[in-house]
Amino acid sequence: MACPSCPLLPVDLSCKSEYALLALMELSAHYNTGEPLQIRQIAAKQNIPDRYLEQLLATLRRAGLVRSQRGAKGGYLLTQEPWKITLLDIVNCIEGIDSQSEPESTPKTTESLVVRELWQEVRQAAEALLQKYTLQDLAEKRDAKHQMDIMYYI
Amino acid sequence: MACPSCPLLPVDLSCKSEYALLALMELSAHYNTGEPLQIRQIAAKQNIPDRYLEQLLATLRRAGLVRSQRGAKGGYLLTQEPWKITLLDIVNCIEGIDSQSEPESTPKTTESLVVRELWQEVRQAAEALLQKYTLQDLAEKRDAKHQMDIMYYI
DNA sequence: ACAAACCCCACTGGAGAACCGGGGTATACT
DNA sequence: AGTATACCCCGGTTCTCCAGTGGGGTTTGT
Repeated sequence: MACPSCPLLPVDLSCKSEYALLALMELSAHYNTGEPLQIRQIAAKQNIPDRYLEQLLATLRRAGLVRSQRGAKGGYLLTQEPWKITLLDIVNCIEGIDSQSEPESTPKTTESLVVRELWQEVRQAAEALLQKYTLQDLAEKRDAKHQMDIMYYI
Repeated sequence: MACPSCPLLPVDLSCKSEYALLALMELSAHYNTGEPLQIRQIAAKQNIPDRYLEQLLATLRRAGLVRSQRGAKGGYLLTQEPWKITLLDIVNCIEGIDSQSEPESTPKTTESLVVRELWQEVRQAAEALLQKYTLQDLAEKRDAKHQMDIMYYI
């Protein structure tokens, strides 16, 4: 029968997406310098396996979220300002938004349609949240956390 | 390194969950009769592979959402009224809410904590929706759809 | 007794996640 | 020009889970 609904809802926010977000947060932090950041540096700071991160950055590059500079002194840069990149952009890109809604030969029951609509509603609620936040917002939350740490230290 | 975040967010509403919801909708429809429904009948109506459905119903039984009657004239029944069973109950049960929040040796960066909190927020938004709806609500939506079909037919 | 139903265990095939490794290519610096 | 530094691409590996199948055992109504 082949899973009838899977293509519709890949709403699993996995390790891959987390790595991507962490990497892009690093790039955000360096955005104003205009200098590229290397995979190694990002991987080291966020302790991500570098060879794996390479693949994720390649995906982000193909989607146009980052651009790369080859050769010595190369690395990665954001293509847009941090407040223009939503988390939904990132997750959709990395989680591979295939969304092939084929009619599918199986004759849908009324019940399955009802369930699908419910599924859609849930997914949209999640996506709405992800679309509200940008890399900038994440950076601000991080800074707030850092301030908290300093307060505790004193 | 082993995926650090995966255990925390299995928010993928897969085929399994859909099958479970469809089966429970059938049981809801028969709830007032007090008679058990057989796997075969449910599977036929919702065209679900029956041997697979068996496993899902076993999981639901172990979680106490349905009870089973063995032997001839046996089958499955809901243990509670349809309006007392939320969709979150079902999805959590079927999607295996392991949620082992292990401290994990990897020293978390501030950034990863920020991302985790964001993840939590998204998951809670989804769960809030699923908790709002009960099997009763799904049944009502289905009935509304049936009414629509009749209207179109005329 | 017998058949109808559930019960349990195990297995397969495929997909995807999370990696690792090797060799190629562009670029900066000397 | 040459070399080290980075990205680039392609492949393989291990693991887990999903979706589905199969076989044999147990309970129960007639």
